[in-house]
Amino acid sequence: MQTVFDEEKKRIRLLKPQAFDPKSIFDCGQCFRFNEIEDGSFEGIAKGKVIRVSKIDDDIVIDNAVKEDYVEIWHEYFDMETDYVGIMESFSARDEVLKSAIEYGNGIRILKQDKWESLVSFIISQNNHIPRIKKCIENLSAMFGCEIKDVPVEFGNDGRKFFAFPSYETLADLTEKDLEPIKLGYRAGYIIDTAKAIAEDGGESFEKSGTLSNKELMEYLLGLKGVGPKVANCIMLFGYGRMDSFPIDVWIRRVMNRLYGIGENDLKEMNRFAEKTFGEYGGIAQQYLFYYIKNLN
DNA sequence: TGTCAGGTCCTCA
DNA sequence: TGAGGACCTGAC
Repeated sequence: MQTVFDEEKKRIRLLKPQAFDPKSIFDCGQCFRFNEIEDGSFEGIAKGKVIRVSKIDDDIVIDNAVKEDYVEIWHEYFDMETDYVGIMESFSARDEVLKSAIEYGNGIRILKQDKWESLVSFIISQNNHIPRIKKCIENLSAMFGCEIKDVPVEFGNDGRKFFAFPSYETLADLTEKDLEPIKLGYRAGYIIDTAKAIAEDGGESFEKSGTLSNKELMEYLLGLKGVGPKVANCIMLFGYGRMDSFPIDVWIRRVMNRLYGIGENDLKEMNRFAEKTFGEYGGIAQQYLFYYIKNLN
């Protein structure tokens, strides 16, 4: 794939990348800070930067980004080194359900997101609606994150400003009362507790957690307040890039039950089935199945 | 007004 | 060890 950089316009053009569809990527529920705008592009914040991602013909255009950003951030963020076409072909060859899901959601990629932001975002996501999750994260950033100034005037033409996600140091100094205006409900306590636990040793354990084995990392995350198996799997997949993680939420339960005939409460069998059928890329399969069943309803 | 939403925590048997 | 209720909030 060729990449063209226009440093003056701060525009990057990926020429005909395979398996890259912004709508599938940003609408499949893996990230909460990108929103579709009138022309079908997606505008959002990641890694402290504001970008706009558009599909023009078969190319992908990233606005407000220069070559240095692409090399240091966006190439990894959009997981450009993974062979999604090969993985999809392999999935389609061995599983008919997944084949249909892939045909439906062609172009999903697993975003390599910040692990702290993923941790808090998925704590907020529990027992919650996506629009409300987005609102909570937006409000949390607006109240306690730094404003991002380097944004073109045509961005946020609804008048909104852009804020980076607040650090754990910042949130560790807050109380539940400070978070009341954000309406996080009982999740506010989880977030404060988790931020304090991470900040306790200056963030050292958390920063090193990326080197842990899957089993160790799961245990570490489950030790944080407000993190159960589903949230831990989401964080491992989206924040740590552990592609074999397979988060089982109510939608995946429905898929497993309706399309694979597994008992809706038989989580053990679902995990066993996912490991056997989807293997090292279980997380990618999960995203296709999630997007498929959610839009099938 | 009641139910539900991409769960987790806590209690109790 | 696992089942079941409580939990914030807001859209429908």
